[in-house]
Amino acid sequence: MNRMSLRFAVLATLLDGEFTGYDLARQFDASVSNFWHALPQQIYGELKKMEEEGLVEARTVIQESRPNKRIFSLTTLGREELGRWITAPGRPSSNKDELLVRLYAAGTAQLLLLADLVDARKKRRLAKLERYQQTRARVLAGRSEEEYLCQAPRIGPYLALQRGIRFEEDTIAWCEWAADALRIRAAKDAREGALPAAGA
Amino acid sequence: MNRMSLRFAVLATLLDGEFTGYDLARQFDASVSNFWHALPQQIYGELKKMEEEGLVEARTVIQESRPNKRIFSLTTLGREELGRWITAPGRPSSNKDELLVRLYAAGTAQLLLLADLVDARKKRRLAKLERYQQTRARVLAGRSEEEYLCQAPRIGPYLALQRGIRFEEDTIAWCEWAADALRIRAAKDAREGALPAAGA
DNA sequence: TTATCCATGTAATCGGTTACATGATTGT
DNA sequence: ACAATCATGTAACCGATTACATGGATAA
Repeated sequence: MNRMSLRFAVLATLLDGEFTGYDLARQFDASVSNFWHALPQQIYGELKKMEEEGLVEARTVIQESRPNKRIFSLTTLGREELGRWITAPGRPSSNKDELLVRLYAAGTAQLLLLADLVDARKKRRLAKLERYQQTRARVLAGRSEEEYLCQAPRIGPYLALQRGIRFEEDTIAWCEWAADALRIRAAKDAREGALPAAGA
Repeated sequence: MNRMSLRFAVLATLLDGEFTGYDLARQFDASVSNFWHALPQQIYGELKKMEEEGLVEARTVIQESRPNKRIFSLTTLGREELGRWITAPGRPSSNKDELLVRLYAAGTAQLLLLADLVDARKKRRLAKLERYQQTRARVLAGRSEEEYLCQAPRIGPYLALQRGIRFEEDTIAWCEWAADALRIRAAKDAREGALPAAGA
């Protein structure tokens, strides 16, 4: 059949507890933003489908000063479906990165602006890295990594988090290197005259 | 307006020369696979639209023992459009990684199978890394990185390539670490009995 | 007073994948 | 004999984003 990976990202998140559609979208940002993302609209739709298929179930919580909630949790069927998917064959994922397209196509005139875009990415990645490191400290709770990997009931979330941390670190290092290279080259081009064929 | 990034990935690739739709899809695999990918069908469609809008133009080459080709190249308008887009504001790209979802959701019973999936990723990444390193050696052509960054008419492709190399290296290192962790933990769980609550 | 948060959804559209179709040529 | 390569497309579908809609509660 098809991909439908959002479905399994939702089921995986529901391993950690009960959530409303609204909360799931925010939970994605908190714990799973490393490798998945979805808007509430999409999640509501997927939850509806999965409820019809019996993979999740909802209990309604009536609130006074707030809109009512529907809190979803996994059913046994949902757990089984997730378990089967985990080890099912999957095809390579393709990276798409708009900034690298821009970089690839950039000419002399745009080097400094590109350096700024690279800086902006670095800032965003730094913020993410800090959040991941806080999460790491929280889940380790004083234990060493080795201890944690022996004791924790599920080590997957930690392994995935570590992937995110490494990725952000590496991205930040590349950003610094690339921004430098862009500025050095832009300075050199400026020194030697704006027009390519107008040498001294 | 909209994203339409495929459009700009195509225009960026056409900076390097003329291509048929078929060749563009393969060129994506060769030089741009680091940060973009598309199937021929999609490229044909995009080329058609861009031709109508005057961003690219085609000359037809009649062949005997092969189907005829339409070879596309950039127009001045296409170059301008690309130039404008390069420094236009763009929003953060979201990573989606199915393998990490699987990992996140994995229970004790699946650890060894997950380790195999991680190994499989490592193999694929190693193959990509080797291809990128060959490309790197080819574009450097004996020069040092520093020399190249001063001399090359466009440094963007090298900066983007370097991002790919770092990414693959880092991914491979993580794969090795994660596969180890999975196998160590799986061995420990096996030693202490398959049933969680069946301790000695 | 304006904006943001909670909480839910519908509708339109777009971007990407899969399936289907053609047909000669070259390699295993 | 069979598969892959070259070369082009169409049609159906699915997944994801954007826009729109509601409406009270709290924070700036």
